[in-house]
Amino acid sequence: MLNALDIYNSLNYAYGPAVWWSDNAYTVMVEAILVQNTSWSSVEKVMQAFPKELTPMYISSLSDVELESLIRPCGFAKRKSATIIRITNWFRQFEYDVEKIKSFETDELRNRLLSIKGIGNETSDVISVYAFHKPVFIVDAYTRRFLMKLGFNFDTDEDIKRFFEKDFRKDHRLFDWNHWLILQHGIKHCKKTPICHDCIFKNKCTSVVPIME
DNA sequence: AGCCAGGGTCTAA
DNA sequence: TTAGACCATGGC
Repeated sequence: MLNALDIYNSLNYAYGPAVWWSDNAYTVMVEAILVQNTSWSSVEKVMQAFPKELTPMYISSLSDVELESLIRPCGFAKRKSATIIRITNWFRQFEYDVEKIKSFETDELRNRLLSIKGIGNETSDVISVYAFHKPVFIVDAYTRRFLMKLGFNFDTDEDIKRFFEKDFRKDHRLFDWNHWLILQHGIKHCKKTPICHDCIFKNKCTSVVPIME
């Protein structure tokens, strides 16, 4: 059976090098919320309607209705706008100082993010990695499907996280890249279809049978 | 036409 | 504590 580093190396060889998300922590936070159960193309459309350099001050200057209207293409506009406002207020508690937030321990930051309504497991982890450079493995729908197709049978997302975090050195870039690589692979090969098109894991990938979610 | 998209909350048992 | 309904919009 493949181990975590085998998987990473295979993906990196096939799809690397990974692309950095954004070096603007606030942009990452907003996009992480917008992309919930939504395609990236919709997120890009919304981001283009925002100023090039997105700031908490700009978002705060909008009325609820204006923000909802701007993000409508991403769906769930009422909830997502409320969540964006909540995380903006949360960010203001730290004077918009990324370094202050980075100084939290990984679990502490995770709990603080999860306490914001509208931020769940995945969004919390995405923000931890891409905005605040914490070494956290991100589990999303693609990751679950991908691992299932490779023949793994994890009970919980926590088991998946442990599987990778055990073998990865605590460098946020590894987690960042790995997540991006799995996504690239997933877009090509691990959609919700029973058929797996010829992929780099050929003989290890068992996904010619229907996928149980 | 109908399914799917890098989810999260709430509720019922 | 876990499964399922529900949420909105756009793309194919």
